[in-house]
Amino acid sequence: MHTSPPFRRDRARLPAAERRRQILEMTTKLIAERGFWGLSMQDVADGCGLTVPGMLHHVGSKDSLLVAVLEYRDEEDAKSLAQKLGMPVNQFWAEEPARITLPKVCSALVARNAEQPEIVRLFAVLEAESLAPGHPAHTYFKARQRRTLDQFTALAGEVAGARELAAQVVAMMDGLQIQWLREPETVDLVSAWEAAAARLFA
Amino acid sequence: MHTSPPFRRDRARLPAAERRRQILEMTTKLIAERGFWGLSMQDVADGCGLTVPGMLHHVGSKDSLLVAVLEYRDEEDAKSLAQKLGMPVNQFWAEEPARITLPKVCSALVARNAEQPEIVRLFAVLEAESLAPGHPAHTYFKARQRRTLDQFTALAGEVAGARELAAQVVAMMDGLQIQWLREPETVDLVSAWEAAAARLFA
DNA sequence: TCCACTACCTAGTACCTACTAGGTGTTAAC
DNA sequence: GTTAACACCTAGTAGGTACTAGGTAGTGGA
Repeated sequence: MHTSPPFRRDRARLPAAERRRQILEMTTKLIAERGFWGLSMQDVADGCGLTVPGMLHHVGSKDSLLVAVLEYRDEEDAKSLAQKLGMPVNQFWAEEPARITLPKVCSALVARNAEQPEIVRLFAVLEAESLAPGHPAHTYFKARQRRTLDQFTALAGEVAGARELAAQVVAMMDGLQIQWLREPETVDLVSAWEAAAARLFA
Repeated sequence: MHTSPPFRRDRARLPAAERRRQILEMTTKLIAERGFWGLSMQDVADGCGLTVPGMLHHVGSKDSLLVAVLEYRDEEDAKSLAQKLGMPVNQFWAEEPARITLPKVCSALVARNAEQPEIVRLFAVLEAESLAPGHPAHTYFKARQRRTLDQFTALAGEVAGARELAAQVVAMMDGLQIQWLREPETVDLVSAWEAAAARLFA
């Protein structure tokens, strides 16, 4: 008997770019829930209405999928941040001092993050997971931390202890985000940050 | 010809308490590397020189193993902290105001944490992973965050904005710990904290 | 010395894991 | 209309997952 439907004609056949984007969005959501170690290709494929090999056709492997997600997020975030600050991408880090200040960048960043808890969670989970040397995003996050600290230090200006301040600012943002994600009804990220900024930049 | 050695006589046969302790230590280490979702009972068993069922005999299931690890760590840490502050366990949170201050408790906590990067990483990873509602430690960490905030708020004294300060202190500690774990050679946790404390408690 | 207890075992279940090989049918350029 | 590229498929591999049922041998007390 075994009436096997050999092909599913009802499936939407998307152009590669679009399908890839869908896969990246889906993966973002799933990693935010389960981390990279808990991510299953099956779940990603199901979420996109594909089979696993059908999806692997677009991303190659689990590791390269992770890298793709991180790059994709960085691009999106850079775009959004540049727009929020009203300047072209990849220019505001290199501005002459005081044209744009650390507090302003932080406010823009926090405002952006407050809009996308899913993505903040993705980074929170991966940031912790990737502390282990064997993690596929280990070097990515190490580089990212360095870059962020450098950029923030530059923005802090010529003050003594600029790097120290930068580190504290980064730490505070990360920490408050965790508290916010754990109790979104109780904690308001933006106002929690404003209060913290007032103390940090006093 | 299938010469099955029916039993391994060379294995150390440990008393339950001791074996359980060994399992908890091993699990701590593995979760710190891979998270709970990435933890495999096989690896835990291997690390203890047991078979998987042999180990399940002591802990029941994966979920209950996680709970056991968290409870075990909390106990150990409470003991150590009490000792560092020179008072019996579970008393310093209930002290009359000003007998013991928030900065002092923080310094003791940071000093303790600086000694055990593995455990700090365990908590960092689980703290992020457990943000997802389905995670077996989700409610545990929610309760823990509340408890910590309450305790810190009480320690902060009668100041206006005590809770705000408490939240910022917790956030800063968490954030600095991540930076430290990512670059242990570059970042010194204790001095990074002292610098941050100077600004926070100014 | 016997016996209950206990620490740990083997064997097996039912299922999930990422990934590959080698297709099939659809689409778009020529 | 033909053909090449493309999106996606089925089937299979080799291995891992947590967990259970039902044992066996070492151990401490009577």
